[in-house]
Amino acid sequence: MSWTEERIDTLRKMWEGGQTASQIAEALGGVSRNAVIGKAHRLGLQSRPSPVVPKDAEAKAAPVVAAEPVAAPPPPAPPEPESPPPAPPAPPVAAAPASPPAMTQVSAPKPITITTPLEPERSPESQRMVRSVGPGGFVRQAPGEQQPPIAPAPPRRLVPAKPSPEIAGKTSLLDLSDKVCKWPMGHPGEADFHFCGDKVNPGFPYCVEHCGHAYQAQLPRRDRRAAPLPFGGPRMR
DNA sequence: CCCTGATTCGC
DNA sequence: GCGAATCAGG
Repeated sequence: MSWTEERIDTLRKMWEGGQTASQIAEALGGVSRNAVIGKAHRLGLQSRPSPVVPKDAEAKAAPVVAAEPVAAPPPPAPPEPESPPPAPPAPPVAAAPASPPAMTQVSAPKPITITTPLEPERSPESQRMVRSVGPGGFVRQAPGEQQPPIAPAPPRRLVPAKPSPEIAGKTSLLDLSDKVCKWPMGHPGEADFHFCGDKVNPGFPYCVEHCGHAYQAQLPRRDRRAAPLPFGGPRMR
């Protein structure tokens, strides 16, 4: 199988739609999920959160400041005129969640704004506590006070809303499974593009009727009508 | 075990 | 360019 325009288009749409490589491979047919992943990368499609972290998860941003017992640090090299100096470490209170959001894109982390009763129910003690505000506008922590929970990460990605008037009731990409015919109806990118969705001819990705389109034995002309098709389909045209 | 995506590397 | 093999986390 080759990567035709259409197949690439389908791949791209499904990939961006959040379908897994396996699902895409199955929908396309004739390719492995590895092929799909490989192609997706070659197309420059955006990486998805992989279960596998590349190697060392960066880090070593903040802690450098603290420990430097004896050894005098070498004199700072004269900064290159061209390059901006490294950003200073965050002020103590805005205190860095242990791991910076590795995820790129989607939503920039909002700066934490301090609304006094962050959660009314929790810890009535702290409401009474006097907080002083530092020069930078950050709130000083009382001794022993625990760092408030960091804001939960925003939803990672938005899945394009699938239900559209044109597609209502149709078999969309998200409805594909081993059980239903994956024969495409229309073309990817069109508003009403969908899949056949009938019950598959067992062992095939398509229903019996579409197997008739997909698998056409090349036979000698004189035998065209007689020979039974390998998949047991109804008839040919 | 299954799943996932990333990467490598021979073709 | 392609994708199987391999890796590594969930």
